[in-house]
Amino acid sequence: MATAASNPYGLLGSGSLAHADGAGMQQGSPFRNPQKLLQSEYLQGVPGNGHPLGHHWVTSLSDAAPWPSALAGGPLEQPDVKPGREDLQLGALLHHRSPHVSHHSPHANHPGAWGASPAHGGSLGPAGQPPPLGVYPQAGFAVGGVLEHGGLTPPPAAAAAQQPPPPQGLHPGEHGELGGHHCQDHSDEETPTSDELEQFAKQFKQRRIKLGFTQADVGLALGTLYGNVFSQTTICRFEALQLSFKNMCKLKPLLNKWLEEADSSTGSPTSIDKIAAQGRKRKKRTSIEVSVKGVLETHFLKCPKPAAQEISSLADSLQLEKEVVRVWFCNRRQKEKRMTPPGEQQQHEVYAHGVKTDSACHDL
DNA sequence: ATGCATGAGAG
DNA sequence: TCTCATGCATA
Repeated sequence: MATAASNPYGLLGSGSLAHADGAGMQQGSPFRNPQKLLQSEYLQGVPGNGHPLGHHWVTSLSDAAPWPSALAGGPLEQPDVKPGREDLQLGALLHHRSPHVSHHSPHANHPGAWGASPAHGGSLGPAGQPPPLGVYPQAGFAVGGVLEHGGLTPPPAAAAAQQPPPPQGLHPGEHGELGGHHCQDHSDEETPTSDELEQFAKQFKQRRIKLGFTQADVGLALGTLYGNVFSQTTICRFEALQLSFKNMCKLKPLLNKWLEEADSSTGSPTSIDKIAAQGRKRKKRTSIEVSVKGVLETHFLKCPKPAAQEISSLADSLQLEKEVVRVWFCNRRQKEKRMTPPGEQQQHEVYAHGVKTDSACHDL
């Protein structure tokens, strides 16, 4: 049921078509320096996109074009230099190096969500590929001991302010000494800390660019390599630490492997399989006016979790569909949970968010 | 790079 | 319904 096959629509587009999209618009990014705030939630199943191949793509638009062509011939080429990609597009190395992913901590992972964390046990492998991602419990996350990685570093303030969330369930082997030390060590196996994630993300981005790959390339490569295709968006968010802590942990090993493959396979065979997109009937993106957004923001501050009825009236007064408003709040809440929080709290002390303000706000 | 959207899974 | 992971489409 979880599999992508029983939907009226073509089900999710596992295939992030590589046509015109991310092909070349992510180079000069003055990415902000995030502070690490973390959160940890329960593990969720892998995306329903199994193998990209074997789908019924209705749209025949962007098929075929292998990366090199697409990139080189594409309208928008990225200024970035692509060191002889023609012959090494890291495509699918049909041979994976390690048969095992080394990670999965010996100790149990605690839900550790500061909010809701219904340990959800459904890690489904819909497409039949065993998600290597088991559980990535956060070992010592966000210890106070911040670090300065060599160059770009988070504001000191942020540094100190990052270990608020889960003082609740502690891992067995650990106890909750967040300001002391953490027992995790290598950034490879075991659970990474927020710092490590941040650092890895930075490093990853650098290498990626160095190697001349776009975020979209990486996303596709992950699909060919490990079966999980990701979009440019996801890679981008990973690099920018705009994912939840848990999600970051999940993706890290994959990206790490890709990195290794990428710079070690400079000349290996490639068999690119393009994945086409299927016809999805996606709702046109509603563009919410700034003024309206302002109103929504205001409401969000008062009540991040409005009741259905409130949403209705709000939607009504704003002349928006209720669904749009509902989704807006959902997205807004999600944003609040990312490692790099939205808005000004970027470099503030931590904003208390471990406490759920789920009290219905009756104020309208 | 990000806003709005979809869908699975859990309540 | 919400959360969460994820992505199309867009700025």
